[in-house]
Amino acid sequence: MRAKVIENENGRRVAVEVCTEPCAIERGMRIIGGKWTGSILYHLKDGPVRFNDLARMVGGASKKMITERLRHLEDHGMIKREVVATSPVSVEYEITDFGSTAICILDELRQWSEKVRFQTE
Amino acid sequence: MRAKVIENENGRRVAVEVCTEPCAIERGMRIIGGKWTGSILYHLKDGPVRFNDLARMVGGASKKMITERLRHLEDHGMIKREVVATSPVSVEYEITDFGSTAICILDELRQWSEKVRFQTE
DNA sequence: TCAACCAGTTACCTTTTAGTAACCTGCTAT
DNA sequence: ATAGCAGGTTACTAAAAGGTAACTGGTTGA
Repeated sequence: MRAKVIENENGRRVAVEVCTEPCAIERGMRIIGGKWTGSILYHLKDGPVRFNDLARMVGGASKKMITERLRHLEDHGMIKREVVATSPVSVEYEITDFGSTAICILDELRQWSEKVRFQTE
Repeated sequence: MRAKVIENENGRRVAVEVCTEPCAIERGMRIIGGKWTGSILYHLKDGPVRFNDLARMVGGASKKMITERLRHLEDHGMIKREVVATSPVSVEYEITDFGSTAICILDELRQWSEKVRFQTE
């Protein structure tokens, strides 16, 4: 991520220390940047939440989206799914230690967004 | 963003202080979370960069993508475009003060991604 | 018995995204 | 003259995303 462009001995402009295909920021965005992904993860920060409750909390996202994003977050080890033996059975999603390491990023993003909205509306 | 689910007087589960459609995190992601967007913005943090140089620096993104994302960032007031009277003319993209307020988020994301890669590879 | 809740799944369809490759005008150095 | 650079644009295509609505199968309370 310290990419820069210099001229070589032939006077041609070439990039050095270029971003290797998806760079760090791009890779990070592909983990927590998908539609609803960050929002869902953020809603788990204070403790386990059940599937339908999550769907109720994240306005605008369909159950299908919620399911997809939860699987994605699970695949990346950021949350864990646990079936609770209530009846009818309920399913709780809980953030993992690793997942928690992303919360500070999301929290900064949230603060920034709220400030932006305040400035522009 | 303090959404929670409670039971009402009829024993029904309802969400209170629900996320209004795209919540803060979702809105933020739609500004800086698009493919290549964060990466491009981040590459402007140390000073103005010319179009083709940017294309050289951000590996994997086509010129079309670069153009689109630059327009998007410009529309959101995060960068400004300036034509420099060299010959042939060059075009420089420079981060604005507002754009700079997002850099810390991207920098945290970058650090996080690099740590993740270190842990998992 | 009926409706509602649980946690999803499925089918279907439309829209969006993203990539390639060619092309453009104007300029300059060989 | 012709090849290269600058900063893009255009057309075409393939793939992915994302939304709706219906449906599942088991459970439970009225």
